[in-house]
Amino acid sequence: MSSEVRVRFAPSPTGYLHVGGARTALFNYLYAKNTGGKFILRIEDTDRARSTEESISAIFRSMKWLGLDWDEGPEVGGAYGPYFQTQRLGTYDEYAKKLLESGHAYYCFCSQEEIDRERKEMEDARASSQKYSGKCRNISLSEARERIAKGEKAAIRFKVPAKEIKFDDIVRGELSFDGNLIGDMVIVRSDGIPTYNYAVVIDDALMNITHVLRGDDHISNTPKQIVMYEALGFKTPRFGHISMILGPDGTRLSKRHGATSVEEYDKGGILPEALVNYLALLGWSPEGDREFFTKDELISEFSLSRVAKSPAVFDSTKLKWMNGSYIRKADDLAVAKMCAPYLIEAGLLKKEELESKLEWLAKVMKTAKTSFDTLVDAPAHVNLFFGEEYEVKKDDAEVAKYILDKQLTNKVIDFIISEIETFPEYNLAAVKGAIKKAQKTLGFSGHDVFMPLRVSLTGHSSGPGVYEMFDILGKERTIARLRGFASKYLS
RNA sequence: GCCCCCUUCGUCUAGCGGCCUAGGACAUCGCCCUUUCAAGGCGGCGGCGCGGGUCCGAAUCCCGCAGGGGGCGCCA
Repeated sequence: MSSEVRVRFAPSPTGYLHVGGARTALFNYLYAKNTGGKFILRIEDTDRARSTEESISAIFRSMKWLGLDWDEGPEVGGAYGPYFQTQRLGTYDEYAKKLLESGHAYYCFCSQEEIDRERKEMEDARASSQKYSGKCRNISLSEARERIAKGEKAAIRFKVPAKEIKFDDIVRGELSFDGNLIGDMVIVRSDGIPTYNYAVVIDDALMNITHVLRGDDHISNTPKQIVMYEALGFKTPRFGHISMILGPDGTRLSKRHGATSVEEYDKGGILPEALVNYLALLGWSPEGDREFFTKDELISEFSLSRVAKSPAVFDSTKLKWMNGSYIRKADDLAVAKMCAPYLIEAGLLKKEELESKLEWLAKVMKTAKTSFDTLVDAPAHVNLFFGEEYEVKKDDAEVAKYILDKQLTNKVIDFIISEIETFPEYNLAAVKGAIKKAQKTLGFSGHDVFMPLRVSLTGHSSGPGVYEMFDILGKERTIARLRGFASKYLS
């Protein structure tokens, strides 16, 4: 028996991978890798009505995108499979039988309607606890079997012992619950499908899971699970409950707060490295003030003792900032490559010409990458480098306002153009020189001329440096654009 | 209604009895750099939920209260 750490992430495929789930998966992953243990993926698909194939593949996709590769689980296999709960039904039956025979569980013949009515009554009566009454507890196993043989439907309930249930939570310390307040829970539905609380115990035990790290919405499930481990004679794992991720209004993060799925962040131009880095810092903190970590650094720095107890609000502004920082730090060619799909989609670039233009694109990114934080924003910030002619990308009242404000006229543009042409060589100095002279003679600064130009070209008052744009564009195209601009707005 | 968890700047957090006049980051504001815009550099604003204890000494320990969150399913 080795002391190897074995942790798992066990999503139910009823939707996409949520950032909250992603963080739970990440913490499990980091802990496993930090300790040299195994990270296991298991799919909890016992809710047949809501589980879908599409969700399963979306979860796999997101996990891989984030770089959270699992050591055991679907696709990769392992010694403790299968890793889909619906493929383990026989095992659950087997242990349910044991529980029934050892008297830890019993058949329950209450109908859904009866239970609903009971619950309603307890609510009305303001009962201290709204647990199941235990009505079927005393039906003997043999009697129950007879009734089932006659065609009656029955669920199986676990008999929760009336005692104090304690455990030492890795992140919260000693926690205790009163078994008297926990109703006997259904472990196998009348259709034979096990419920979550039961299936997890069987799977975690049989898969030799040593540490269960999950969201703190599971805290109150833990005592229920512990009594089952005990009844079954399994060794209980250590539990660690990570706090929730909240929306800006302080309630549990959900769709109405905006993007919550990992996939949406991928589509929104967030880099997986940035998301992982950001998520790691949500509820965990390293020693010292450092904030940027590669995955390997996270692995070596990670420690459960530095996981926070309190919930955290998901701050998409900080995520974006961090993402922008990753973009700025990446080398120009890498940025060109990661932006390429977005540029193609925006129609700025053709797929076929990417290869030949990559180097040029890197040059564009050198100047442009400081102005956008997400990849989807890239096209809007570099569109002014594309196309031969002057082309208004966004007709904006702002442009006219700038022109009016500065009393910009054709004369100024003509002056600048002729200055550029008189320079023996076209380069950045030529453009700067022309502007300088325009300011001296006509009183127009770079800001006066370039702000309306920039806005007309990009629709933004912020963006890549216009001087640098001219540098990349070359003389002919620079002049063409200045002329185009003048004829559109200054005639 | 009952049970459980949580509580440091607007947000993420450091802090584990004296190093705290509470540190860092995002956001925000100002300045610098730049004859543009970003980025970058520097600086400002801003916080220990409240009330009792314990102690020479409390953000740190204990007890109440308040607020927030989660759970009480034949959902996971």
